[in-house]
Amino acid sequence: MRRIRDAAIARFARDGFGVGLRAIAVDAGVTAGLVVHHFGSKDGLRRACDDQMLATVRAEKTKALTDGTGTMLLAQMAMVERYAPMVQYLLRSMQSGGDLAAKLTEQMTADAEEYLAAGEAAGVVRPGRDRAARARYLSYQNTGSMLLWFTLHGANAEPEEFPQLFRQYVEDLALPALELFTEGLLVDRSMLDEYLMYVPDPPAGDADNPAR
Amino acid sequence: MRRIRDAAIARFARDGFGVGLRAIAVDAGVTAGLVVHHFGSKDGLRRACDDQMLATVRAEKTKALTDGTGTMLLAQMAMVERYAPMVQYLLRSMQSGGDLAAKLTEQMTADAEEYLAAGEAAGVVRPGRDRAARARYLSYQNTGSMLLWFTLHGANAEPEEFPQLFRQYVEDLALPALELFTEGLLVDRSMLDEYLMYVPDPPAGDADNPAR
DNA sequence: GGACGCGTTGAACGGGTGTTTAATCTGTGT
DNA sequence: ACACAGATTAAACACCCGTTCAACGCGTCC
Repeated sequence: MRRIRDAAIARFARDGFGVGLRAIAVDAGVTAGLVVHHFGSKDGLRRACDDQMLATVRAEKTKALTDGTGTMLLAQMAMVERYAPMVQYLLRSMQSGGDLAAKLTEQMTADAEEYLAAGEAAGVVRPGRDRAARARYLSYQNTGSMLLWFTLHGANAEPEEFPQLFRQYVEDLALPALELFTEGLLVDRSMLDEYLMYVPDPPAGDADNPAR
Repeated sequence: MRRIRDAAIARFARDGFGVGLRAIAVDAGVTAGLVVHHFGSKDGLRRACDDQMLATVRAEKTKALTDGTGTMLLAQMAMVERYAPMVQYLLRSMQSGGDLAAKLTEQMTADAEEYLAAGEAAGVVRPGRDRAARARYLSYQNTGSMLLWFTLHGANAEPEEFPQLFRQYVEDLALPALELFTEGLLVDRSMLDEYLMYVPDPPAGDADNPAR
């Protein structure tokens, strides 16, 4: 049963969730009928895989540094070749957009907000006008960028070259990201000030949209 | 023939590229056989749709302002309800990652670089150390963020509520983005300087990786 | 020792897919 | 009026899908 689930994770990661039950069954050395007998349906199997991945991520997160956007966490995990299939699975999940993807981005946003708060308290992060919005922005930008990269260049990659590709991705982005974070992009504040003139200060009392 | 192609674009946009030929045929008021007779295969139909979208985008781009990341262009197009299905189609394309998606991101990156150069020349954009890398970073971040948002919250939306959702997305991101662009995120330069100490200056003579 | 339960199989089912084929309809030129 | 070409259709084909079902092997317990 665990072997079936692990084979499913590997297959889903490699070929996406459209892959057939029989292919998974062959990988696990069993029959398609047995798979659905154990997991009820293909969706049940997917749910079991999702649960396992969520548990793994949660466990691994406590062991590793994270910048709240998930990039560092996933990057570190992808470096360790053992975890590469899991990272691929997570990106496939983002690609198809199910419950797991929603939970992950939600959690990344929450983590980002936490890290922003810690950074502000430590005096290394410049406080913003709406921390929640900023956290959402950062996690969406970073996760989405990773997702797009994966869809365009990583989805068809062989599992053994995946860590190398991921490393390249992170390295390519390091300089522009650091530059933007420390120096900004614009020379003067006119655009921001104009925006602030026309829009009421953002965190205006309404603190109700947990996950849009 | 044009009616078939337009129906296919609408269906693809609404339900993704996994939708059956027969559904498209019914929408167009014809038979599945006729579709493949005209376009050779489902893939041929998809290619015809992609070509049409690429032409439309190229045509529309000359008429509208763009920030080089595509966000503004797509946002404006989504506002005009007439174009909402096209925007959905483009996002579906990004989601599945074919030739069109690659071409679009490539073009967005090129546009971004152009706009960065213009901004630097006009004195509103702070020059960076590697303009190409910066352009790639910005276009991937913005496009990817949009893609993730669409996958999580917009893919199942009804076409008539899509423009409103898109508007909300853009508004939610405006403040954190402007803040980051004008003020940066970090208080001091230590992180950037440390990075620059360990990595040779990036545009070190090698100007050969057109689209990674 | 027989009955039960569980893991497991292979074949079948029903449905959906893209594509093919033969026939029909329709219009147009000669 | 006839023939030819293109549009169009309905049916069939071959395949893959997820799921169901009846049977079998095998250990355990009473």
